[in-house]
Amino acid sequence: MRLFALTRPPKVQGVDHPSEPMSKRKAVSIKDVARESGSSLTTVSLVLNKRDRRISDATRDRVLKAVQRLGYRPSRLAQGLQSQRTGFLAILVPQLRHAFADAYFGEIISAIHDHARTAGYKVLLEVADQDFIKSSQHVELFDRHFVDGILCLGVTNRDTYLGDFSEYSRPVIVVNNYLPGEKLNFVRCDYHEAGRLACKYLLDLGHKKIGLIHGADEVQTTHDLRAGIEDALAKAGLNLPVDRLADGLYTEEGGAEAARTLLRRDAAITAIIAGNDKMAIGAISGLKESGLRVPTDVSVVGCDDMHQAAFCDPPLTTVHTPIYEVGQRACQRLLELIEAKCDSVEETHPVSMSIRKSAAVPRA
Amino acid sequence: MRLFALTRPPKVQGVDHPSEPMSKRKAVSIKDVARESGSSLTTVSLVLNKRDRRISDATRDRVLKAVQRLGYRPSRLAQGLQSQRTGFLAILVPQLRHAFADAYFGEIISAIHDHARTAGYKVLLEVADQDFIKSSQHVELFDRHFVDGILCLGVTNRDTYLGDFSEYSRPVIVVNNYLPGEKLNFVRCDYHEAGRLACKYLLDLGHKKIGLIHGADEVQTTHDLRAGIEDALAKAGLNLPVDRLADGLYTEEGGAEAARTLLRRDAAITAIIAGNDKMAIGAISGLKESGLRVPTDVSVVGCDDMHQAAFCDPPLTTVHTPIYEVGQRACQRLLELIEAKCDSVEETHPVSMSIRKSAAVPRA
DNA sequence: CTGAAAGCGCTAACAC
DNA sequence: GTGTTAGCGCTTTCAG
Repeated sequence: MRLFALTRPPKVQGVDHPSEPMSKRKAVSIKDVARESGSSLTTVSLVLNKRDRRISDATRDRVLKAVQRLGYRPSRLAQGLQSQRTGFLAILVPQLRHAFADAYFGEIISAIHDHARTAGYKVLLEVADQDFIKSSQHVELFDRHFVDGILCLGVTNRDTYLGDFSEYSRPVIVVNNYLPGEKLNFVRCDYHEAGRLACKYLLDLGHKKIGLIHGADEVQTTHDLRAGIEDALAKAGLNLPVDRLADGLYTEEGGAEAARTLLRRDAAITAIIAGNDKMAIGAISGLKESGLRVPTDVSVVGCDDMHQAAFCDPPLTTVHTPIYEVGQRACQRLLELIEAKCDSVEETHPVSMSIRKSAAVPRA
Repeated sequence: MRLFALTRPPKVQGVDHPSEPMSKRKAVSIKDVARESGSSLTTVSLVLNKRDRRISDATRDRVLKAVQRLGYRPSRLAQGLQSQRTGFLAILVPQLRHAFADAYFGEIISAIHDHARTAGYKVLLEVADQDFIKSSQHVELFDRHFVDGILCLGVTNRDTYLGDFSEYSRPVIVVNNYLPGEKLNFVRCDYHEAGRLACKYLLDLGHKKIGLIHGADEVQTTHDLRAGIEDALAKAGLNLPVDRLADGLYTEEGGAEAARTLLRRDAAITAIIAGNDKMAIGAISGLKESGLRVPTDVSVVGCDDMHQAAFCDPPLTTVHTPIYEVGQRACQRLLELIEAKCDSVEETHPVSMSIRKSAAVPRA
């Protein structure tokens, strides 16, 4: 099967170097363009950077023609050396099983990549694991002129390495999280509001005993979500006792286990909020396995509104957190920091309910 | 909540620039080290690159101390300009919904990243969509000295842009696929053998009517897998009629739909092979929804052996394709190509059966 | 309107 | 053993 010829028509090959491989494109520099167009380096550079309209149309034309003919493209390396800018951004993701195969991180990475590209930046991937930090590779990113700015994903309040960046004049931004009390740039969703909305939705349906499957304690959003839930409960004269809390480990399996734990502790629970959709979906399957119906016996509300949420059974009622937008925006604001268009970023985006079928009025 | 102070203890601040931000680390160059250590640029460079043992121990010591004291790290930009190497690799992934959130690509990307890091290379992410190719950004990767080599994921025989690379002397490698008839470097799994193994396993169990849920036609592995299945069938005096083929679109939903289609066309089918685990898992859920039991009524065999395969219900019997190893190996071989340690790569890795619970003897 | 020349930070011949 | 110097490819004063 050969649908097309990938290789180009062979070029005429010089006979003087018969042992050479097929003529490969050799790097063409600004010098070649200058020679070819019969002008100087300066002129070529000036034309290309549209720096100056002092160049005569005739000259510009000659230069551009030469550029075209030679297929010249300026070396980013050389430009970077000059400008002290690389045009690269780094995305730091935490170490976890297949960090790059996670839907949550994947969506943010896509968002960042998409925005970076439209702005002419390239994106570098780094896993911020122990090794990486210990060998100071995170600060090397700046010191060795690898990147102009860094986006940190999946940040926890254990990530002390973030402090190292404060010595640098290049910007760093935390994506969809923040560290209270620290002056770090961030763009995030409002997880406090997410908790409040989810809880209020369930309260309005008539639920009184609500459990929470939460994420890791060292992640600030875990606390925000819980605080939002407690606020909503308090307003209704209720509270969230510790035996209605279970850690779902951010995974489906963990969510399933946590749901069973919650109902084992207190069979009167009629609704569960999960810190993310993965755990919510896990919870649903865990409840089903225990012979409980969702939402007839127990309502489940997630948080994320990931793609899968609409396709599970029952379709998941969840809090929509605009993470794609947050990712894009984080990238955009980082570029503003890089280009000195602003000097700090603290942005919190609103969330909303995505109402589907997994939550309903409580059983009688 | 403030578990630790991220910001460093404030430095003593000069009073002469009261409006300046806190003293930031300013770039330290090789010159500074030379001055600080009272030696020349060359000496510093020589010491750092361990190029020469001609340097006296005393001098080396002085230089290294200065490096330490100043926290000097060589600029990769300048080094690159000199060496014409950037130390970057690009990963080209196809455009698909959240390319970075796909478990298959995610695993390969992780593998590449992990190997690249141990070898001192950094990894750049690019989505090879229409825009990207049309604006020639793929060739810019080389022309503008962005990267030393490129790894292509999710390649199809429609990807004519691969031909553009043949003009360049920098290496490109196709990961877990290949284009027959083209001389492109590749590292891949043996999908022909995968098909053969899966089919033989089912034949040995006693199945005679076997359906195939396949992936996209423009992907070579689709053809290989099918050919492997047909080989195994032929050896048993059987064949694969077209009505036992259905496209599963590489998704769960597609797999579910395809499974139902196959059984609607021919209710006598007792086993289904799917081109990947996603479709296999979809097929299982599609069959279940149709009231069929897996494997009692219909056996299902996948291909990939992704993490999830062990955790679905029933646990998926599948062909284990060592994609993490393939990713690592592809990166490793690409580096060899870059470093001119070899000049072409064509590697096919063996696969094996991962036997779990989704396939059994056919119903009576 | 255009060109010569300095310099970005580094490496490597080549001299001393 | 160590320093001087040229040059990687580009941008940008500064002359003309």
